Amino acid sequence: MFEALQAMAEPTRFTILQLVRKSEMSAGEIAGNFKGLTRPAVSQHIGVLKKAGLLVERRAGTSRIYRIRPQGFAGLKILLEDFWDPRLEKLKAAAEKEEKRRKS
Amino acid sequence: MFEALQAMAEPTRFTILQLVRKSEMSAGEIAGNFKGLTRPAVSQHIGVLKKAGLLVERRAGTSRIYRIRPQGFAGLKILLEDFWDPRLEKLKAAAEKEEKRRKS
DNA sequence: GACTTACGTAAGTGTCAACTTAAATATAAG
DNA sequence: CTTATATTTAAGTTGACACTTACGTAAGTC
Repeated sequence: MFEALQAMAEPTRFTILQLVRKSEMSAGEIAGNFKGLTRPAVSQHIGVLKKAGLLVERRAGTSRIYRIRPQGFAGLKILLEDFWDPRLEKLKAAAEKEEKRRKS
Repeated sequence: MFEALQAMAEPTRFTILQLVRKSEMSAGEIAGNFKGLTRPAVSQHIGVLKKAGLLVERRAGTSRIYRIRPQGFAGLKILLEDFWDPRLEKLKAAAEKEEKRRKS
């Protein structure tokens, strides 16, 4: 979970995520978007993202196609919510309590 | 915004954020929670978090007291939601359909 | 089998950031 | 002004990691 946070907090890797977010892409297509960076370098970054659970791989012929793995971001979202405005949290909690009470 | 992401993606700094989240703390109190780490080291981390907009400082006598700055996390939340978009779900579904078709 | 395409992996290197110790700064109190 | 306390800033060291080039691997084509 923290591994995912570390993985995406690197400029090249973050760019990869933004690219793949729009539509799944092959490793070669991803690497094509980076000039001044070799293909192995990009491949290594993809490996980190995959290990962190932010990307999934699928093979098609000699190509490997990657897409976002939304579940990998779910945990991060929860992690961040802990730092959200306490006043909002209280409001939210109160609203949910109210909701429960109303249902019973 | 990305600076904030990088700032919190470091174990010591993330721990600092978790500590201060509960209640504001002085630099000394924060440093007291880390054994095997000098005060200057912690101070430098605090500096990074402050610069990234995740902490705010307030002075009281010789002490400097820090607390979370929720606005600093707001942008990050939005950033993450870009990867948790309903459109992604559609993409995933389409990809799975494609996968099935390819296999048959 | 030989070749090509599309990748990943291995091994080595250079840079940067997380640390250290030492010195500086700010506020308070005698 | 001197001393004490709380903390940052300066300067220098070192290990991790983002790169490179070279090699390995897997699938497709002739």
